[in-house]
Amino acid sequence: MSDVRVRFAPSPTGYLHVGGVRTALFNWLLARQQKGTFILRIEDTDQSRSTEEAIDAILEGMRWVGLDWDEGPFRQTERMDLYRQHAMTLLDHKQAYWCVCTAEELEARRKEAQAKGLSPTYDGRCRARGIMNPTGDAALRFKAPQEGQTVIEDLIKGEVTFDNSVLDDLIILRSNGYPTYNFSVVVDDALMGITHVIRGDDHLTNTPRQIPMFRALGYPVPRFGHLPMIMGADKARLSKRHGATSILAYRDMGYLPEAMLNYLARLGWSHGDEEIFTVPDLIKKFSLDQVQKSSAVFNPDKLLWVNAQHIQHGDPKRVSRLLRPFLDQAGVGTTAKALSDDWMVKLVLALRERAKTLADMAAAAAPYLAEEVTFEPGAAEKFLTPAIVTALTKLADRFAALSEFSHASLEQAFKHVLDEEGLKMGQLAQPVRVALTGRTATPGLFEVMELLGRERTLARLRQGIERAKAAG
RNA sequence: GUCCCCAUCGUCUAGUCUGGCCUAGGACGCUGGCCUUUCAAGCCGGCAACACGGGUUCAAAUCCCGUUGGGGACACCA
Repeated sequence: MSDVRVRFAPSPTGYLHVGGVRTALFNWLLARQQKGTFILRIEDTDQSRSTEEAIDAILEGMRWVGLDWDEGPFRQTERMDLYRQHAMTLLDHKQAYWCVCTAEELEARRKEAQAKGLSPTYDGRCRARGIMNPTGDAALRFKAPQEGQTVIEDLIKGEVTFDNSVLDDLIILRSNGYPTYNFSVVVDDALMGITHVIRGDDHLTNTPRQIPMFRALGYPVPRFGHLPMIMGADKARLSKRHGATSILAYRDMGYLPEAMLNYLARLGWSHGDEEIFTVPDLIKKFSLDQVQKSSAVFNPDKLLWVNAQHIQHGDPKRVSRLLRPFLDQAGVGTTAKALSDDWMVKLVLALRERAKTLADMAAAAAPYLAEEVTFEPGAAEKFLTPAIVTALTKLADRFAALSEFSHASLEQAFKHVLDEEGLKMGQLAQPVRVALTGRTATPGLFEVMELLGRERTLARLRQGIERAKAAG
């Protein structure tokens, strides 16, 4: 185990979204590659916005994509004493002070400043008051440095310099006794021994506010790396407006977790011209050096393609296992339960080239699971006609006489009928396909027959013949 | 408004640090064809980009400055 310690620290104010997963992924990848420690911390200090449901959704999402954590999940609301203790230390050392300005006053001043075109920062009016024992509601503010510069050696962006004059005195303890974000992160990152803070670049301007707090508290300052944001097609920050943003929605649509991770990794990171990575690949090849500095647009089309690649090249056993719940959803689950793993693997092998999601695959699987054939509109009318009855009948008879119902023997029998009837493959294949599946687009015919088995193949063929006769 | 970040095909990106091998490569999508029992998959081809303007240099997508554009931050949210 190396000394690399990283964390993912979401706030439970909503579901786990795609951007959050990518941040978690990059941290996790770093930890797994360096044999370090990945910590999950729930930042729930906003009483009014945090919910238990959101925490559950975050944990469920993390588990679904397979980003397992080594420590935690910690909840900041269970660590209140720590923040208060540290806040008091700062107060004792005169690095923090009580502020009795009310939220309403501050809001009013902010608006006024903004209207005048000034910076909407706190003017520091309580700084010099030296209030020791506030009577009413009071918040604790951190004395930010006002001179000099804070320089960040960002792992991704490079050197970033801020003039400390842009800093104001941040509230670290609310009047309700809860710490604010910028303070609780510092205390936790310090106490948890975080070595690398890898987070979204929306936090870049928080960094010069946090560094002085580490110093004031006497803790070492971790390394920082700020990841570019993920945008929607309109270049605006990814949000509900851009469709599915909850990671679990992708699970429900039939995406593979490894495909999701593959796609997300490629959003902002690259390894030469490679596109498809397994999770172990990512762990081996990931590097902060190859992370992009600029934001990336989330492209659902490419995600779909990546998913198709993983369905197509992934372990068919695994795919079939993931497919089962989708068969349930498609209403053919009861049949599926009774099916052997071997048969399921055959099914996946037959369908995987034409399925981009597990939901697609489940829909394509229906003809092999349902009792009755459901004809797609127009298919029977077009292909099951009197003209094909003779050939179809001969085929059924030959199939019935087969000692072995296998791909090779079926194909041989099929060719015989073709010869006898003077037909081309396509002329007979489509009617058979429709008779067997009700559809005009399916896997190869002989795979279909193997999947169906002798009984169902013959039964459906004969039903098809009757239907073709009746069409006359 | 102030501060910070960013800038290669529509999108994701290689190339930028360590200028020349770049008449800018790959991928998604779109598109033409091949293969073919359907549909896919696969294979071959096409369209398509260094934001702009100044420098520096024998030479700039690559270095510097500016402009423009995009994004982020400026809460008793995280």
